[in-house]
Amino acid sequence: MSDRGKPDFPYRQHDHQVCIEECIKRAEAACMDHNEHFTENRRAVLELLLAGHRPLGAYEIVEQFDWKNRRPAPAQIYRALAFLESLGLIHRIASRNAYLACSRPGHQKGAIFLVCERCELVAELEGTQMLTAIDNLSASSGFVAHTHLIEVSGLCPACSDTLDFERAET
Amino acid sequence: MSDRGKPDFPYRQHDHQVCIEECIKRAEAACMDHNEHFTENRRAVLELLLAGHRPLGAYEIVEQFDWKNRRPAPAQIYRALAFLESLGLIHRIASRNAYLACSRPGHQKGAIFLVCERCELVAELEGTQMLTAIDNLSASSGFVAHTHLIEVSGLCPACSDTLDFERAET
DNA sequence: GGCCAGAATGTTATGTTATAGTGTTTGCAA
DNA sequence: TTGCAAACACTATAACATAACATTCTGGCC
Repeated sequence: MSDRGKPDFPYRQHDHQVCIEECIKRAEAACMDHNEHFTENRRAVLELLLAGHRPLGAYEIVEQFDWKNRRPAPAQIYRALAFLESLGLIHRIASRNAYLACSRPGHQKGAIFLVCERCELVAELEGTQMLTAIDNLSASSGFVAHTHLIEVSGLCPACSDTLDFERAET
Repeated sequence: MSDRGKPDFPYRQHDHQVCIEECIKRAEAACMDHNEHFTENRRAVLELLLAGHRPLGAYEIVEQFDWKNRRPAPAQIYRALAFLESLGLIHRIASRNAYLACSRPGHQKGAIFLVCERCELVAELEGTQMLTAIDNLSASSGFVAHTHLIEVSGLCPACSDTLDFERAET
């Protein structure tokens, strides 16, 4: 499979174990900074989200949750999600009603999400410039922007290649 | 109240009755173009959405629906919503799980939504340039973009003024 | 008119996502 | 050790969305 035109899609050639460990460390640090506890529940939810760069619905988390053989109620999960989101450790993917571990710890603001329609992988791009442009556009209408949501649906390089290949076969 | 810095926020000084009529006409034309029927149910749902530039949840529509004293089931409303959306006559506001009549008939692609957190008014801005920029950014990662979602939460000029005023008072 | 086919609607049930409310446990500090 | 606040457990329910199937309506054709 050729790599033409796909110079730097996130997660290619990355060591996911390292990626996970860094995110956990970052989470611990963030909790310290905010004088909050990185409890086992919160850790467990974050770890499930970190398993892949794929957003999970809250009820998927409930199902996969098996810490000490307990199956928590949804409310529990939502609390952990709200907490993690408030610290910028995870993001909500509104177009999917699902949650994603932040893969750019420390740059949680100003992200653009590329959501693959086929494999569900989500890449998080730096989008500060884009957000500034949007803020300017809003401001020119007198609108005071607080939060932004930018999600792009489409095909990631791998899936795009696969589909091209399948089409070529027929 | 001053108008400084709010030169052209959508809906200021617009004749909403005309606005509604144009949208309905546009809807009729769109149905003709696609060989579809602009049935009474579809019309009723669209009219409810057109009542204000404010997104309605599907169940709000159910509650407000009172055509011939009937109260339709949700499925009915969702069918009409899906139909209207397929023709670009309405938009889904993902961050609110709500639906909004398109206020730019004929330019239904490439919109940016400014959602007021206080009064819930939603303005729809032309964002084609922004989308092109986002497509380019995605493409540089090898991602093939299909659909976009850009929503900005904040305060519309009127609410921003009101809050400033309230703060000044205390 | 009478019939047919497809579109649209009516209806019931259920699936999915999210939060409210209340009481209990836990960790920590005075 | 007592008292407080944070986190957790649990129950219920709200809010959003779709599946599945029956019925009715509509327009075209004989």
